[in-house]
Amino acid sequence: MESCEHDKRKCPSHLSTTECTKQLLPVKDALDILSGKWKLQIILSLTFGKKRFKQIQREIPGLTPKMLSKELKELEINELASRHVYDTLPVTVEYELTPYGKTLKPLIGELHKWGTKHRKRIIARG
Amino acid sequence: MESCEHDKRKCPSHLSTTECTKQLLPVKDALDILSGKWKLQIILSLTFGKKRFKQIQREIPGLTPKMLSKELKELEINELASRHVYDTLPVTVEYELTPYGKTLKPLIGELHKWGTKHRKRIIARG
DNA sequence: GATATCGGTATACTTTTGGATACTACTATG
DNA sequence: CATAGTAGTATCCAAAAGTATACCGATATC
Repeated sequence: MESCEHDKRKCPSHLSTTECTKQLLPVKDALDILSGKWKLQIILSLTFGKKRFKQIQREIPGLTPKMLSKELKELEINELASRHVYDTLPVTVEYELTPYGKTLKPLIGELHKWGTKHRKRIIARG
Repeated sequence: MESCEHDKRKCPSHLSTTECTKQLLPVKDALDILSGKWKLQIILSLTFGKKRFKQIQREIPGLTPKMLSKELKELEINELASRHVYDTLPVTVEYELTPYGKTLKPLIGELHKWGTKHRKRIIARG
């Protein structure tokens, strides 16, 4: 009962295990630099335009300076955001999305779209 | 609260802080149930069709049964996936996306698309 | 003179995540 | 009889993520 039958049940979409794993690789790579509680929120904030450190922190409730600092460094390392220091007093530091970071806009757009529907759903249910 | 000048610098895209925060809410809600290392990978795996526990584990390298079990429970709680037990020997358990879970497909699609480009980029750079 | 703002850092802590290994009861295969 | 696969759970531990709070030197504001 379980031999040929069985294999079909294991991967009903006619993809083999290794093919499925291969499909997962790009998603894993993306998640490696995007996952976590704050990164995509910060990126969304920056899609509205360049922002200063405290301004980002003010916009994202619960985000501590320590986490923001850490996340911004990682975004810089991955070339998604850039940091600009201006010689004012007190010093002005602005962050903005790099052109590469801007390629995330469609993804962020989908996330926002799905999130909006999901939010309605969970609010409706309490 | 503060001067006009100041407000412009703080939010260059003419969105106020509270407006930015409001835009962030749906994204935060989405991330609450999707963020983490495994959840979106599991969902992607299930977009190919219903899968059994061990099959999912086999497809996602590094995923331990403990984590998979935990993540699947959370997906169930959030009504993104469903669990079906069949009375075979040994027992057969299948997981599949709920209709609500399937609404994530466009998002997963964008993630896969961006991830594919990103993967090329990081492989090219070593 | 006290307070607030700027862009962070320092320290200490808790929670979550992840990892390794072993184990269950049962069956099918070799 | 030994091994492997089924769907997980149990235990212990390490590492990462996140939280809370305080602090810095500067300047601008009340």
